[in-house]
Amino acid sequence: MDETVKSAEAITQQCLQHFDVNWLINRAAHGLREAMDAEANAHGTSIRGHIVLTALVQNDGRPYSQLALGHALGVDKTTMTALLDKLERSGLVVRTPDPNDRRARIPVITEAGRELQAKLYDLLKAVEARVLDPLTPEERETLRSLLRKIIPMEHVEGSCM
Amino acid sequence: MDETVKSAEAITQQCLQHFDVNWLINRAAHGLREAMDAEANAHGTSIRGHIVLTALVQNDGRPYSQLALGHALGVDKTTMTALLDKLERSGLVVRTPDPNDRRARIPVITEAGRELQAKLYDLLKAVEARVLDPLTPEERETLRSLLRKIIPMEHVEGSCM
DNA sequence: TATTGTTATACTCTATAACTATA
DNA sequence: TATAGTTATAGAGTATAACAATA
Repeated sequence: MDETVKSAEAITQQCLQHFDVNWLINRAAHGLREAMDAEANAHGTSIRGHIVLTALVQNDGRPYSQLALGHALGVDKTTMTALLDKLERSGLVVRTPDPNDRRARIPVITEAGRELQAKLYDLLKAVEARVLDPLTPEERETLRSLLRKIIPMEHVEGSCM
Repeated sequence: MDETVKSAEAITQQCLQHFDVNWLINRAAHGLREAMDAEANAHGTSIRGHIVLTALVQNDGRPYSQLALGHALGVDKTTMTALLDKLERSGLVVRTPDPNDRRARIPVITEAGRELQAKLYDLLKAVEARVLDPLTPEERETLRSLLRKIIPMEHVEGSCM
């Protein structure tokens, strides 16, 4: 039991007391996000990659240009380019030319991408369930409800990444 | 009402439904952190700067070396160097030599640092209160309690930044 | 002229390794 | 030989500006 360790705990306690909601919520958010990202990394992609794949799956019938997809997910077009570069290198997505506009390219999910999305979807749900395991179903619903109340409404249409 | 905007909302809804806790908690965490950081930025520092100042104020009697301070706050020594560089440039902290170890330096908060810490402490509490305004006092306590339950315990002694 | 997508550039954060001066 | 602190460097993430092809 050296002094430094005791003080480290003391400072953590202070963080916890003084700005506790900020500290707690960022800790919890970081923990959940890291756990899910680790699962995605283990399968060769990331949470952000999975979000893009999910958007492509769910909008299968209506093809998105890169710009529209970026706008829908709330990210810059240069960020979208970087995300799609990775997904394309992994063979999860291919960029196809837009027949109506030769400037534009339509990202299309591949069969491999579709399979990974489905598998990862279940795995990420399981990670979320594991992290939330200490809460009862009622408590989880309460948490969701409380969080919704404090999310600034003007941002809800913005980024989901 | 163009198609793209409708789809953006649809995708946000999907994020909200499918991984809602991850999405909600990271949204809420980001919102709170950004609001507090904006306040700190407006006064020439950051949340992380304020945390360092707060640690220095609260451990006034027991001087920390940079390494011990970094350990206590859960950050790397190189990160600590960068944080202290900014605080020292702003005149909020001075590095003094450790009389017992000429390799070590003791960061000491200045009078200006002390004043800023106190002012910012109140301002950040006000920001937190403003963000949490939609919640009743009971709901805030419930939120704290639920968040504590899902924070991985092995990390609680770690970083508070 | 304006727009899609890419590239180049820059800025922040973060972490590792190399270095110095002590111990 | 090990440790405190700095610096150099490199990697991710993010944003702006310049550019090529097309509208």
